Amino acid sequence: MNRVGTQKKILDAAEKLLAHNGYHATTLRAITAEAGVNVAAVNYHFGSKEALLDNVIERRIVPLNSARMEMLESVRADALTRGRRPSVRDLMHAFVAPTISFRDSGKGARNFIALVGRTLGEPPSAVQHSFFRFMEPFIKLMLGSLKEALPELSDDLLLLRFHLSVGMLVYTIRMADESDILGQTRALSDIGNKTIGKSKGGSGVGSKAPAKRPVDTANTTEKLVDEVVNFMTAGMEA
Amino acid sequence: MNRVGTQKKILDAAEKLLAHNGYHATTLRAITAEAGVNVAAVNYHFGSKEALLDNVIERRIVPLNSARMEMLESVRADALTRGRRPSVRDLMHAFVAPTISFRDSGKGARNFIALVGRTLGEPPSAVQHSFFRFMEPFIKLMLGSLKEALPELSDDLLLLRFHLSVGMLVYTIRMADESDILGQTRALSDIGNKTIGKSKGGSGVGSKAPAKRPVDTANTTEKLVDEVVNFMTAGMEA
DNA sequence: GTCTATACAGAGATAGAC
DNA sequence: GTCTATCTCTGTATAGAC
Repeated sequence: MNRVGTQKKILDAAEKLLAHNGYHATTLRAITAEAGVNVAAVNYHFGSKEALLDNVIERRIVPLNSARMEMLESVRADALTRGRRPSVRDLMHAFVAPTISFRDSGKGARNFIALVGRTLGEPPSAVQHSFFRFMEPFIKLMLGSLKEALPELSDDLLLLRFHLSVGMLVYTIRMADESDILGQTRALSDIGNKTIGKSKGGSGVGSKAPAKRPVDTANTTEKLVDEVVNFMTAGMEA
Repeated sequence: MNRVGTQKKILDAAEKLLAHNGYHATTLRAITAEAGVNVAAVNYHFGSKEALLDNVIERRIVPLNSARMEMLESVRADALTRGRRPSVRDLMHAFVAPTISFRDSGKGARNFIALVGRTLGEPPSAVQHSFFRFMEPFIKLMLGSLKEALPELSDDLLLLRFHLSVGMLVYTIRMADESDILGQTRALSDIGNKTIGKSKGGSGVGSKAPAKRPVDTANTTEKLVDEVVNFMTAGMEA
């Protein structure tokens, strides 16, 4: 077996299992069994379980960040040719759209996004460091652009609001998770707003409760992006 | 040792260690050593490590939820006496203020909030279930009130925006964490906006970079609450 | 070089002595 | 109620087969 082949098998298996169960709940033995390799292969090829996680993330985050960076630079270039500064809305869109589009671009990507949503809130925190190391150029350019678009905001306030936006986006992509928090509050809201049902469905049969419908996939990817961008833009400009 | 005394010692030790290291990185042996009891005491008194986590959370979440519920009902009552509906701002304030105030109300509380911020994104997901079970009455009343305040919004959109707000708040309270993500982007922003420094500090000496200042504690608790509420309100009403 | 088999320390859990 | 002994399973390290 050649080197890259084995590594890819391990990475794929790890991405899948880590996304579903989180870091600590996923054992190396489960990963290596799924990949069809020996237990020691992980330590041989990657050095440690944590280094494996790092490699899983790196493999996807690089192209994702390229997409974000491209869109941000495109927004800036477009504004420049019109002799204007990019709008807050366009900037936030360059942040949100590539992320959510990437999430919805395939099963491996969706696994990966779920993994990121989990891992970011979970030790080992070294992952967070490497994660933000990859994002550094984008965040720098983003904050600089936002500062131009919102010159009246103090540095502290701009940074706080940007972080609130990051929190929103992290939470949004976590909606992809099957063990998600959304389903539970959806059930709650269906109970809480029991009077609304009548005006919605129209007359006649088939007015059953659409119980299992997840919040985000109820709309298309584009509509979700638009709604998140709407919220962020309003908050940034508040 | 009497029963409750031992349990309280274990709960205190667990809260402290879990908040700092997360669930899986904290061993029962470390907890029982800190509490000064035997390793088996946890399994005897609580049944399992996960059940211990559940008890740690329950002990704090009940009074916190009472505070939130009280403020929400107070807001609704106040509006009622004036013959009006509660504003979106007042509703979001009843959500945010007790949470952040509680976080800043003492060391144990701060530990707990850091713990919640960690645990919510981390398996075992059973914790999430019990967490939302406690929050259910509040969320139901909150969503109902928001629906009254924003009747033009569809159910889906209202729920999505409320979830984005929850994501923001979760992220906000995680700023309490010493291993937080904010410090890193603060450093980035200090680099990115290097031109601003001049207009800020004034002339002469002492214009060193205020490197270690965390984002949230730069302002008072009240200011942080106000800023988060501002952002949420703008987003909800977008 | 690539991989397997295996040993090892430390984890959570549990049964039973006290 | 408390503690000791012990069980299984984890991540990791290493020796050696191919």
